[in-house]
Amino acid sequence: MNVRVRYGPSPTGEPHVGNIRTALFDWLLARRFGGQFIVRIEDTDQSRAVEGTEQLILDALTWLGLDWDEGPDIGGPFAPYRQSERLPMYAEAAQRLVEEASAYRCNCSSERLDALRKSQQKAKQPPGYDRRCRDLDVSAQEPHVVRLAMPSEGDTIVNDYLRGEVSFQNSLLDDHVLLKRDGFPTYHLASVVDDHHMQITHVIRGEEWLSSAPRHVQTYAALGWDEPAWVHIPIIRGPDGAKLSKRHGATSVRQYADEGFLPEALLNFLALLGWSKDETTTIMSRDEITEAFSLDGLGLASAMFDIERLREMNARYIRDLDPSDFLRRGRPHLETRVGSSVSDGALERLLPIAPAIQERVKLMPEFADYTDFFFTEGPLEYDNSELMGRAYRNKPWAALESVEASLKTLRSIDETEWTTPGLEAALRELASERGEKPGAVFTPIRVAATGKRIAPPLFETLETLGQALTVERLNAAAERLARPDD
RNA sequence: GGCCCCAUCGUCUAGAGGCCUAGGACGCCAGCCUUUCAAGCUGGUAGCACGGGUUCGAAUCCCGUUGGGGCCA
Repeated sequence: MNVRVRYGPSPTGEPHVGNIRTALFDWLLARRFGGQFIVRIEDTDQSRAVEGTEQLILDALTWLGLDWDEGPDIGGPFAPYRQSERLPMYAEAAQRLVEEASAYRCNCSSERLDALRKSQQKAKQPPGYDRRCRDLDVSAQEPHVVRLAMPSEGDTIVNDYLRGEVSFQNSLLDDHVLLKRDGFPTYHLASVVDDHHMQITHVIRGEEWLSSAPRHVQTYAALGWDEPAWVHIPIIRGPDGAKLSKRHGATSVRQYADEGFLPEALLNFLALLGWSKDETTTIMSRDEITEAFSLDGLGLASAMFDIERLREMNARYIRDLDPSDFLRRGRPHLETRVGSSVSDGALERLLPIAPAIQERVKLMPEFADYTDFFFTEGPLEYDNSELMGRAYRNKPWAALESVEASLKTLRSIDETEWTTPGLEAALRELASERGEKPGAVFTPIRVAATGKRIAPPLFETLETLGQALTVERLNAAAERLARPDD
């Protein structure tokens, strides 16, 4: 199967997840069938363009690992890949249509169009241009737009790849604008011209375009070109059921990256929104998805963006990360927290405890929560009540006694025994000697050593922390407990 | 409002007439494990929107209703 697909973002803002999911399906189809994935910047609406967004869009694709074969930055056989640089091609197509009487110039003022719309509204008529200029032969000299002369009777059939034939009554479709007054094309013209010239085989786009698809079909017909396959994929819905948009909060890809979602997790999640491989598989690498992907696996019902499911999938991906890879990815978050750079060597020391941390981190920034105390200099911040835990609640003297006993034990441990099993054996023995539940003894140690109630497993933590620092921090805790007014 | 699309557990979905007493995953609930928090394990909860057809047989096909969504305004 010959496949050439394009992703046509408008540089009007950061790409959001719904939008990028379309790019993903494009990319998957291209990669699955050895075709080309093309990025084409659709910047014909100058007023809405936002400086710098084009790069943001490319960055988002790169972050997700979606590489392109042709695009604005790398060019390609059908360059340029920015619509604003292809204006002559649209003008030429429009010109030809006018010459062939498939389109016509229209000089109706916006006032007239407004009045028309209002009267149609009042008369409960379907809104739309009344074709006044269709037989008027407006001069090319005066300001005008170019409209497509749509058939006024019969039906236009859109052959949608997923839905089959969808039919639209021509009487309900007005003569839409192809070329604006400023000579810029509308989406309707530009996408058709470009898709044709760039030899696009499959137009994959959101279902919101289905209603305007008959216009595109008619444009292809007027131009005498073969249509691509139309693939209208279901929209992604927000928690309220409506189409996902900025209103729903963090929807830009960048934001998900910043919040600590892994690109492979987001990719996996997005792929499963509207597509599935079989009845059981949910965790799939990019390669596995590519290998299994086909348009026939796409569903028709719109899916809700369930952030909880994404979070769970992200946690799963974090757990499955190679520990050293995990540390590497966590490092920037740790550095932000401690405010200084963390050396390779220092990071290396965390390797033994990394898997335990991976089990706990749901979003990458939490990495700092489980590691910052290894890098804190000076006293840790915590409340004495946390030190006492549930077992010694409101009993600082009892907590102090426990901490002192622990200190004695920890001090006495031989350097070679300062290992997870060695520490566990010693501290468990201490607890049983004192006739206490292990948790009662361990809690003050944990808080003293890490400054937190929630921390990685105790013995691994102490091993990583080292005997000297552990003892120092327990000493500090004992001192605090000795001063209950603290 | 008009046109168009869609409809299986709360969510993502499997299901292309008998394999379905509807499968999986997330969530949720309970239990186990347990040094906090997690993770893990076991069990459980929950769905074919409704009504008509077609058929020996329908989640699966057809029609209608309802609901949701999209586009245009």
